[in-house]
Amino acid sequence: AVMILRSRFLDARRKRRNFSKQASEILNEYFYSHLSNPYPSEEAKEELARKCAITVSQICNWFGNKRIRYKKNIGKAQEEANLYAAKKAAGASP
Amino acid sequence: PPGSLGSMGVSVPCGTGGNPLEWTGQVTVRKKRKPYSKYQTLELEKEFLFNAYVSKQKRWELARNLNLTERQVKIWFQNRRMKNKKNSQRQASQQQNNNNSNTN
DNA sequence: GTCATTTATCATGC
DNA sequence: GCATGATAAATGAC
Repeated sequence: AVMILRSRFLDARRKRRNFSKQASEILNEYFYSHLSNPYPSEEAKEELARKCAITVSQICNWFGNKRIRYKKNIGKAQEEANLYAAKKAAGASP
Repeated sequence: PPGSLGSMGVSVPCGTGGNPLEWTGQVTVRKKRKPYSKYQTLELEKEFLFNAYVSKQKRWELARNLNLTERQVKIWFQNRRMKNKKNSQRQASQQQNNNNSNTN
């Protein structure tokens, strides 16, 4: 009579929702503009959480998944990196 | 046993400098994550209900009965306590939201 | 001991 | 059918 089938309710994986387009944009911009050290501080996490309208834990999940999945795709296409690198350059030098 | 907890502050493993993409390097060879069986998890959860902190004696028994190492049992309880804390904080936040929406 | 992580796995969205 | 967010083992810093 323990953990009574947690596989049914009480598991956030069951009710997973994709983040909004704006949130993903903000997170990716931060990630690729801090590619040399994509480990946001606690303060940065809270600000990102506020701007993306999600929790700090979700910020941690996103960066954790992003780092490992970026690492696994090094050497492959990775056009997403070029996309945000170009976007950053466009904003910096008009 | 968890009584003393002053100002926290734990840094990240491998806080390397500004070298480009140095963080992508593997730090250590780590054992592959292997999910525990339903029975193993259930027995660990039952013991966790009694006490979140397991004694050395109990840890040894659990390790032997569940065919796990004492290190695995120790780490399981550590992770389980973190999960508990996270859930408590989540519920506290939701309660706060309910109170705010009622008064406003 | 806590706790931010890494990694594989899970469950879902589409 | 993979992309994606959340969780479960495992490590390391302190």
